[in-house]
Amino acid sequence: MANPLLQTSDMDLFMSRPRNRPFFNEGDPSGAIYQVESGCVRLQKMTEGGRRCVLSFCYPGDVFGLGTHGPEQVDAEAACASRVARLGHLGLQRMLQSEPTRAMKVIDAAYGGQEPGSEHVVMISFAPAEQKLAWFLAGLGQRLGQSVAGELLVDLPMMRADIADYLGMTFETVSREMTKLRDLQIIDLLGLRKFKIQRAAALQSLALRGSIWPSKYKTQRGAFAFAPPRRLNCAHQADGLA
Amino acid sequence: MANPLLQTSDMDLFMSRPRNRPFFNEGDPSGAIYQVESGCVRLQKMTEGGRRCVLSFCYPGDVFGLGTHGPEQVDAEAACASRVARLGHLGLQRMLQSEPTRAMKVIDAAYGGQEPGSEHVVMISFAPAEQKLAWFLAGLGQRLGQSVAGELLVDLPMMRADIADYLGMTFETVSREMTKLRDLQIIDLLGLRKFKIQRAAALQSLALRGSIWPSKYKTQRGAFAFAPPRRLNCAHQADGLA
DNA sequence: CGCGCGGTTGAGCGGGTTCAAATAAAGTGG
DNA sequence: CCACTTTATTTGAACCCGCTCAACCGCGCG
Repeated sequence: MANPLLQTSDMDLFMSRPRNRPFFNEGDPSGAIYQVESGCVRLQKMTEGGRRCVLSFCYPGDVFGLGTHGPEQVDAEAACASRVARLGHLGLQRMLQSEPTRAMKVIDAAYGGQEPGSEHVVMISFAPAEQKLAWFLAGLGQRLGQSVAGELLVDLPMMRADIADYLGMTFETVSREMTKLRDLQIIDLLGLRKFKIQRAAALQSLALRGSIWPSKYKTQRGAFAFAPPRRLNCAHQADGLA
Repeated sequence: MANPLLQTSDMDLFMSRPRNRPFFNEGDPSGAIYQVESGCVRLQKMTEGGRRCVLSFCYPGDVFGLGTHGPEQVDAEAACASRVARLGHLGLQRMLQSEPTRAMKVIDAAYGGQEPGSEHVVMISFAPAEQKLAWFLAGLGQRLGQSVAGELLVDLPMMRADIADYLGMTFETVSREMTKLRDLQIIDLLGLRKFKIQRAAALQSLALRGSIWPSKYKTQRGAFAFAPPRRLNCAHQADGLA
């Protein structure tokens, strides 16, 4: 992390967890903000039926935690051995008074880390498995990849089941799609927790457009019959105060 | 809306739109906060392929808009003829200075309205169609329903395709599942834009647990082998400052 | 009326799931 | 380091839910 939002000196407390152990659980009293120092934190919810849904992964430098009072809304668990720094809400209030601008940025980031992103929702709603995985791996590459001889080397901090629960599919399908991408020589698997992006452009293309959606799909079903004109200037359309 | 967060006197501007017309689009410059006065606003994103993904619906009293600078992240369109009130970011800054507590609540609410909820993500990831729709209709009932003779009468402000794009399914499936719920006498369809919840408990049960997930599913796949102990007090686990 | 649009219903297909088994990797205790 | 256990991953086969495609209904409207 080049320039983390929060400095060591800001923080109240540091916590380490081995894989699959919680930093906090849904329902815990809280109001603190956390920043990942190393590893990977999994924000998740459990369903009534006991299924797990991963809302987001937080990597070094990422901030999570609601930053408001009230109980936590999600579980935060280590996806691999991880360490986070914690800023309690007293410390946050102190920062809000002394450095309101930075404090707002922190709260902004904490919201962003906590809530599921709209990109994520789009992918899990509609994309076929191949595209979901391509999107996920491409994102990992951008976030965590290290350029080595023109290729992108990525450490995979989480297991297949974590990816599956993030993308709304089974770990078997994750596995199958990964080998499929390997067979296409788009990625190369280097052990279980490491991979190499061999053809980033191809991966990105799969992530954005997919290879499966038929072209007719795009026009027939995607485009809505009533396409509203874009760029309306709302000020000109106002109908005055009530 | 019993006690809306924002009063008429707070707002800068009022806007009305017929069905399917935008209040703003992704990429528009902004920084304003909006509150729905009547109708229903659809927050959505379009994919590269032209598919639409509805992130949330905002009903009267709901607040949306990022409340920060930078371009809008989503489209906001009227799901039916709708009217919203707008608070520009100059007005918001004024409120931040004069009533910081209320202003923070407004920003909170705007985030909540804008970002996809974690419940939503859980449902579209894993739930079967029947459960998705039961969850959606039950939520509508709670939010918009009017008690009439022990039953809950609900006006459906959006069309089938909107629901489909919100739940990650096709409108045909939405239609099929609605008639299925009618055949089960859980709901009654009163024209296209109105329905009645006849057996709220049954609907809620479908929404929470579904009727399809087999029970073995819950133990075999849902529960993870390594169940982390809950309610760890993180303060006791701290490993000190670095 | 003819047309467009929203909604319903039916038939058939296929991608992703479930179930099952084999293999690889990672601990664990000696 | 090995033997042994446990966990994680891969792979195969069969099934099924939701999707695609298509026809039809009903309503509103020029």
